Amino acid sequence: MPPSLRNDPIAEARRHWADRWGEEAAQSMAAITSIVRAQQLLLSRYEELLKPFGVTFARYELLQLLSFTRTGELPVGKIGERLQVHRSSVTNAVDKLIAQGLVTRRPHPEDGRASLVAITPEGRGVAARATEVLNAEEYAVKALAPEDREALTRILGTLRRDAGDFIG
Amino acid sequence: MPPSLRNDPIAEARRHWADRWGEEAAQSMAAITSIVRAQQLLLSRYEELLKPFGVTFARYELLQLLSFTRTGELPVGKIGERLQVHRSSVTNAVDKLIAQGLVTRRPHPEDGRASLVAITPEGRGVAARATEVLNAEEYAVKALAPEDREALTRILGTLRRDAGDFIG
DNA sequence: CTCATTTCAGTTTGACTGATATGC
DNA sequence: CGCATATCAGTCGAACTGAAATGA
Repeated sequence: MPPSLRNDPIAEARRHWADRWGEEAAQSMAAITSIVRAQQLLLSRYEELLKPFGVTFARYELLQLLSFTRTGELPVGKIGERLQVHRSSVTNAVDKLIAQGLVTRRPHPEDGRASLVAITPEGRGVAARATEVLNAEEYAVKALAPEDREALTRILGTLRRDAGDFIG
Repeated sequence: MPPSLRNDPIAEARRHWADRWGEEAAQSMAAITSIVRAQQLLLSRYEELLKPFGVTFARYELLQLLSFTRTGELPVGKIGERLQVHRSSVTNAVDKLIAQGLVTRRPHPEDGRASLVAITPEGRGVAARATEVLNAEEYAVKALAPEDREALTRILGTLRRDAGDFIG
């Protein structure tokens, strides 16, 4: 973790922004840079917590996604769609997870073009223990009031829908 | 942009999460993945908008930071501190901006160890025009109610402070 | 001398594009 | 045949680490 700054840099930048581009633009800018910065902080912390398990956040998300499915397996394309990343990125991540013994790849029984990626018992174990650690962490979001956490999810949900993340 | 999903994947994951780890963990998870996903959407859109200017969002931030200073220049260390990235990442970004003629690097007149990075008139031009484009974009955050934008900034400010981003 | 500042070389990671193989 | 699916090779951007150079 880098050292803390004395004053909130976003509040400071917001003043400059308002001077030059007006209040509305400054308000949007403040919201956006807050999102970018919060994500940066959370992710770097989570990567740190996941290190002992040998997985990155991206790979943890993949494991978690598989563990949520009924059969524990999904084709590559579906994974990419859900995690919103390119197929080839999925292929790449899966290669690494296979090398770790956390998932397997097998041909799709009904569609010869497709591969099914399945989570292994080891993968389930890692996902479960990693989740325990992430949940137990008294960090950032847990310091927020429950109603603030809900507001965050609701407002960002609106943003995501408007950005085309899902239909709702 | 990838195609929209039919249902909100975060709302869906939240149900699985609640089943297995309880409501509080699910609430935190929903908030965190919302932040991660919103940032992903915003950033990819902004990278797209910045492409015609030949800068990435990271380099745009650097230009914007310099343009906000009184003299238009800062030492590398200060830039890293403000943008919360490693010094060597700043060196790298500055190299690219110099190649584009958007900043210059000169020895610090009072401290022989330090370099001052200064924004050029071309850099100011790019920063100003890029900002116009980002502001004009009817996108995501602009679709939020003003009070929601404020709430977002406030709540994420609390999160950032608790995560040690600044002292306040 | 120690400490601070920056650069440089090399690594890691994630995501992309474009080409190719395979099968629907 | 056209279209879909996945892999592979290669590229790019951003960040890091650790070592070296320079100067306070």
